[in-house]
Amino acid sequence: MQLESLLVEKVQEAVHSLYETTLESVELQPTRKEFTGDITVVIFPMLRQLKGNPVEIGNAIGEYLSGHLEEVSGFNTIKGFLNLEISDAFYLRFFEEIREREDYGYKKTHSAGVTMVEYSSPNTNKPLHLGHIRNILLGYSVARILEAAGHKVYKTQIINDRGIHICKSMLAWKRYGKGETPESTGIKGDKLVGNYYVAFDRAYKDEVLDLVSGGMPKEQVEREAPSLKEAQELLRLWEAGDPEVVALWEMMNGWVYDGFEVTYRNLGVDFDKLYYESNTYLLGKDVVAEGLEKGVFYRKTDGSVWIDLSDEGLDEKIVLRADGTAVYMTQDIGTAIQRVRDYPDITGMVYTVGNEQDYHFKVLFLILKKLGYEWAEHLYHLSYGMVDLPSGKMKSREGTVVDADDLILEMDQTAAGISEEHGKLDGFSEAEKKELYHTIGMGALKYFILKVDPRKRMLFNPEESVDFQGNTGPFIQNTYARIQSILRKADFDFKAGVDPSALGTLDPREKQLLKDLEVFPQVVEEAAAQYSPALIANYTYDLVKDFNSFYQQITILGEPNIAHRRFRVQLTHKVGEVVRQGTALLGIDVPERM
RNA sequence: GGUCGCGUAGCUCAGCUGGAUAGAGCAUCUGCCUUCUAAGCAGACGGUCGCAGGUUCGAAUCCUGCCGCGAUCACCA
Repeated sequence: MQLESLLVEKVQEAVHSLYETTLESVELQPTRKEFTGDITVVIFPMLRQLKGNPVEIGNAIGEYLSGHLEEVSGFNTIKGFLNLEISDAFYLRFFEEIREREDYGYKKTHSAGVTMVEYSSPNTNKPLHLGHIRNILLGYSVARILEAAGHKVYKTQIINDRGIHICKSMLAWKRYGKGETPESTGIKGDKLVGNYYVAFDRAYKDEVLDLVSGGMPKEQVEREAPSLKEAQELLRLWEAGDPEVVALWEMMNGWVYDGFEVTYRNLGVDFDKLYYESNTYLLGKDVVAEGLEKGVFYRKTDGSVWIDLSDEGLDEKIVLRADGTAVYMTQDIGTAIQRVRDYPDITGMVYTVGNEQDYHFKVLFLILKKLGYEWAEHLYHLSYGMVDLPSGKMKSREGTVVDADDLILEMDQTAAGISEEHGKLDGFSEAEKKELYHTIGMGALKYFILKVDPRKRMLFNPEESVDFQGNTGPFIQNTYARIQSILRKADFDFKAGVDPSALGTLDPREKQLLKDLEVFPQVVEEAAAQYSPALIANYTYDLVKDFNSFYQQITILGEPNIAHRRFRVQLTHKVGEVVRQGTALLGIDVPERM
């Protein structure tokens, strides 16, 4: 911020003229609300270099600043804190500067780099659940935040469409399906395939029970149950390219994609490029060969290939099996490189994956660095904690997962119920109401999940659903709708400026809002640097809360002074814009009326 | 056992590179709707920031040790 650097410079100047030294650093912070002032200079750290009483030093510097800077209109020193009051003129000038910029806080240029953001990346044997929702919302939001901070962004996911899990569903469909399809049953494709997966699991467990009671050792049974053998045989046939198996696989995966697409659309997210494991699982082997030549990897006597990361405090890790087949790591190495081949402008990537894979990504990134790729310096694992239910962990085997579609529906219904109670939707058609309920329901869900630090495991209570009061998405949406309502009534020309001299002094609440607006670009930058939607969420909430306080206690339309009335309406307008942008960074829509 | 993460009000969560009396919301209580959206506002109540040391003028924040919870340490993905 310009003001900050100016203040630092002037503090140094003051210290130089008063004490004839240069400070190692000058610490500034926003003044707490309980004290008068806007920006605080912390005197304590100076005591190392300047001998004396902190209050006296503070006063001396304050005296100098208010004498030499028109921006500083007053000061007070409490203990070791020099509180500077910044003149209204400065804030008004700042406001004048940003007033007409609708994209204030956003960078348009792609100067910050080109980043591929991966999120969702589901298996194709089960529907999406609450854990995926956290992943999807985080990834999508971070993609938007990065864009706002000046990145060019490609959104992607890698779909795990191959492997034993989908073969299990295929087997169950062959056995019990009787030719059922999503069309014939009316069941969403991903749900249908998920049902067969469950059916397989049930049959498999029954077999295990039978055989164990027949006297076979449990471990052997679990490996050799007929159902499992048969599924493995399907996988073998698939890998061999058996036309019939491949056709079945394609058909069932197609059902799943159609189902996923519905869920993504309901969540309001999308992707620029899809990757499928069936295409990428063989990638990476040639890279391993290259790495072997370079000496990054080494071969063990059994023929398997490894990397030794003990220098980095990690273990050795296998990258290729003795039989030459790829492991998970091989594939991820290959996929990363493939992505840069597809999009040569990429300078970095973000992987949105649960924290149980922290170790995997640590290793992956190290390997890519050792292989010498430039973009490997800008890889980030957006790691997030599990979503817990009041009953404990979500376990798909125990049926305690919260299904994504069910949850979305439930949110919409809750929003509808509460909205009906408030009954302010005169003039809305049924279709408009339905859309609004969805906007509000998703606002509640998205905000609830994104306001929490990604690293932390979080608790989600579906019974209580999500609150609509206080620190919530609908609260923010409602404030935005109220702002629009005010503006509709106000009917001012926003382009017209305001003569500061006609305003008198700013009300403390007006000043607070101006301060909030002032830090918005910094918040966006920081959120991008930390890949943290939570930062944006909490900023937006604070802004909205400050606005509500302002709004409740100040008559905007009835203010007698025309200049002041116009200023307040303009301020309201700007706050509305920034709220809309803040929520947009979270993937949350805001309604004009609600 | 090794490694990583987390532990803040009854509950759910904020707390920026160390700074002033640790903040919101929910829940409980008190006020505020003839006026533009009360899904709101103002206030009360509620904390040994897991425990113990250390660094510092100053620690929820940094360091060490312990306790608790979780993840991970697969030729699974």
